[in-house]
Amino acid sequence: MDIPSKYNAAEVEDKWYQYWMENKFFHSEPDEREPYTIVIPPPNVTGVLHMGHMLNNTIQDILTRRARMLGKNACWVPGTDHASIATEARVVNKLKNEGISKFDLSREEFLKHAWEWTNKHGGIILEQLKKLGASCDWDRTAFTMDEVRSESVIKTFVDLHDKGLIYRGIRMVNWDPAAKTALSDEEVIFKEVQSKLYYLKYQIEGTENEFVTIATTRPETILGDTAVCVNPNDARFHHLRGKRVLVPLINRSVPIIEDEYVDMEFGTGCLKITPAHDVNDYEIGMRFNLPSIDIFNDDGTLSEKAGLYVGEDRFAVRDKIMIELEANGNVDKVEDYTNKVGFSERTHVPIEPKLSAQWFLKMDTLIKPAAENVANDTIQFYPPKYKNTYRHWMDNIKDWCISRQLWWGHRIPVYYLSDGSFVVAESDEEALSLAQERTGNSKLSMSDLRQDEDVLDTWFSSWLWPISVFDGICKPDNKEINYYYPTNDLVTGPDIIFFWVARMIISGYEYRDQYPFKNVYFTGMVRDKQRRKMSKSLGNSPDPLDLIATYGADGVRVGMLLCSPAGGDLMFDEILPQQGASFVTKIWNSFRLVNGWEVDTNIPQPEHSRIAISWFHEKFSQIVAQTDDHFDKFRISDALMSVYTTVRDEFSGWLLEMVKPAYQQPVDAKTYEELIDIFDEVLRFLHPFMPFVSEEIWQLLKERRKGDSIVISSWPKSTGYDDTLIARFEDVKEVVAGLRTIRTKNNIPIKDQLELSVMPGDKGFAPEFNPVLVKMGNLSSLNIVTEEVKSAASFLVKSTTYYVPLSVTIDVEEELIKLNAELVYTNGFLNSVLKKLSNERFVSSAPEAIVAVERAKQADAEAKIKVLEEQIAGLK
RNA sequence: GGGCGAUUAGCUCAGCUGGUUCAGAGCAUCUGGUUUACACCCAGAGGGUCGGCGGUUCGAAUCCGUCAUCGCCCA
Repeated sequence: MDIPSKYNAAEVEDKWYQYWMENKFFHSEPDEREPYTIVIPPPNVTGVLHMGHMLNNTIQDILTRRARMLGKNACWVPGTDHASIATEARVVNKLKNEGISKFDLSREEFLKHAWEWTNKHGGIILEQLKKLGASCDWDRTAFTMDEVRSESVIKTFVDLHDKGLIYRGIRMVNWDPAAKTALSDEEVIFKEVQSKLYYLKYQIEGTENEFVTIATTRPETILGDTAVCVNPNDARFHHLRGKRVLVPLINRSVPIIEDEYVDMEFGTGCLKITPAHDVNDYEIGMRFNLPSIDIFNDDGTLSEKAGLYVGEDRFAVRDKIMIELEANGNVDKVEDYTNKVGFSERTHVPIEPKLSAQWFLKMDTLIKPAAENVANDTIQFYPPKYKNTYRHWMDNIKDWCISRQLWWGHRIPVYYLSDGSFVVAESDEEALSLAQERTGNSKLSMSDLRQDEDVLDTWFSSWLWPISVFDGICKPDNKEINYYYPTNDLVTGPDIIFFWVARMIISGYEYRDQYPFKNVYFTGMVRDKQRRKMSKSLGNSPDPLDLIATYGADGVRVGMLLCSPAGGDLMFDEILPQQGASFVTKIWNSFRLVNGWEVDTNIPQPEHSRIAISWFHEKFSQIVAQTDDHFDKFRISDALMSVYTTVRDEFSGWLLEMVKPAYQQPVDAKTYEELIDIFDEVLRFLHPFMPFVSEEIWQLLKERRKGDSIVISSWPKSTGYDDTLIARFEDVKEVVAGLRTIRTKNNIPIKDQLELSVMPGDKGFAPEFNPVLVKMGNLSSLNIVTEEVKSAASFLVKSTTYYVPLSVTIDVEEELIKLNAELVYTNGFLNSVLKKLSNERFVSSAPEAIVAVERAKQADAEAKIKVLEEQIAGLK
């Protein structure tokens, strides 16, 4: 068969992906087989593929492809989420560039733009995943805002509300002044910032010149102060009990209160209290019944209530107010200070703690089964350390703020009546009839109802994902949800353990009374060589599609995984996909070698080939068993490593070299056929990791039926293996290595034949492999001797001595040095063993097997010492 | 400040229930090799008091304590 000498990844990959799609190999329908299900962590609908996705989806694809080859009905469900804040921000930005303000548009008009944007940019990422080789069931592609998913979300909201778990409350929330929405605690990122600690003097009411000094990082918030607080144990302030102070500039009189919350050591020990703009102050405010003065507008500018700087930005005001305070004599000092400030995960602006009315989901009882079933390992985390993180979150659970002041998302199905009361319903019609019922007023019309303007947190739709992709919320007893749920594995990053993983587990138990997935595999973060996160602003992230174009999808997949332990970060470097691509070439060349052989049906199978093939069967069976074990433990990179070394070393390096016919000689038919079968098996072993090159060669290897594919072939099965045989062959490899060393040292070309004499010891000689040894060592003869061979280069394998007679004189000095060094080492080793064995307590308390091993070590060492001593004596 | 985790070769990491799979892998480095599938390759080599100190044990990279350094999460 004529095949190109260079493998063309791009061409091959496009060809086979198309073939797989045409033949619907990735599509799954419920049947009698065992299901294997993965749901994709839905990427943002308008996002593009980044390195994290590459790693994550490569792992999912490997798991899915292997499961499919194990005969399971594999179903990997793809999809995207609507990413409320991120998408809305991008649409707002786009409109802004066109000179349109979101606030000039109606909700409907805005949503039209948002859908346009989504339809235009949405799903690009899914197309990119195809380039990677992802074997998703594309017919099932879901979107968190499509019909089924939206219905599921609304239904869930109504259900939870009816169960009394959703409530409206005024709370201090994390306000994002750029997006003008509340955020959940999980969406706030705390960062250390260099700021200042301002010491401000508040005049004591009724005095001329008496002040207390407070320390604050946010002088602009003094306009909202409603108290000054000290620790009741702080004697420095006892004289101020019952007094009041005047807030600078506005001269508001506020009380001095005492609360143990105040840290006496920090600042001046005197704290200003701004209940509307600080969580802790808010709590103190509640205790002391203080008024809350909200001095900020939703966009972070100062409100009418501030009295000063109305309409100006909070940070501009910080500078301005300091100048004024200085002029007014209220500034004691300013110090440099490092503190942690919360930033919006999406818009990156500092969060403003703000009191507002939001919808909350009560979590305390809801989480119980979710907490228990991770604690008791019903659901397993890989690596398991994340169990602790999870438990800690569960133990400190707070109610979930699920409303967002946005338009892009699922609109909250709450309908207010004119009297301020509300009904919750899945549709306008239902809401109306409910409202009519409630009020007893059958004349009530839709125009009397006003639906809540806000939408739900995106995670409030993705937490249903494993259920809603099978329509299990709306149709809880449908065939698909019953078949595919619970799913098997979830592959995701630890950064969304609370956002998503925990909440899916919660909803799984609430709505299916069952876990959503059995295993959670947490991937690490992809970083650059210098351990920096990959980010757009640093520009240190390669474009995944460029990488695929350069190294091929197989190469990139292998490169990503070679060095990616579960949960451990991956330091990405372009040498990784390069190594992957080289590996692809290696396999390709192995195929070219075999493919190029001429087959002669008339020659018998040489003994060395027969032995080599039977050895490989054992070895391969062992490696498959080890690899299966790696998979069971989710050690995906270890699994890949065993595939990698097997193909490179055992298959290409040993097996092919052993059965390879002499130059321009044909191969016997038996060997060829057996080898093709082995190659077939090796390719199937490779396929989950490198789907494309394995398919290409698999198709070229044999005549295949139309519509056949390695995708639907079977994963190699370990059928047990002979440890002893494998170990004895390892000795043979060592002998071959010894011969190679002799050749190198003595400049003997490979094509020159060697004579080999063997003086067998107890171990280190496996005569059944002699034909292999003859071939691999290129020996002209192999004889067994009982005495040392003079003027020969020699080496030891265990207690067997191998001699290669040489015409050139060997360097006696050097040989003696080498032998003596080995003798010293072996004697030392023997001593340590003897020391152990002479220790009565060891012999009596260690398990018998361990003692036996030590005795075997002793015997081996003694045998080796004997041989060494003989050799040394012979040389002298 | 609270919690979790890590520290093993130059780098990235394995190392399970304490003992022959115990000091390992891949990469990197060094040496040698190219007419006979593959230099995107092959054959070899070097490199580590397993973070420090104590303890338990016949025996510790492994278990316990403690200190140091780093990372992550939460406040």
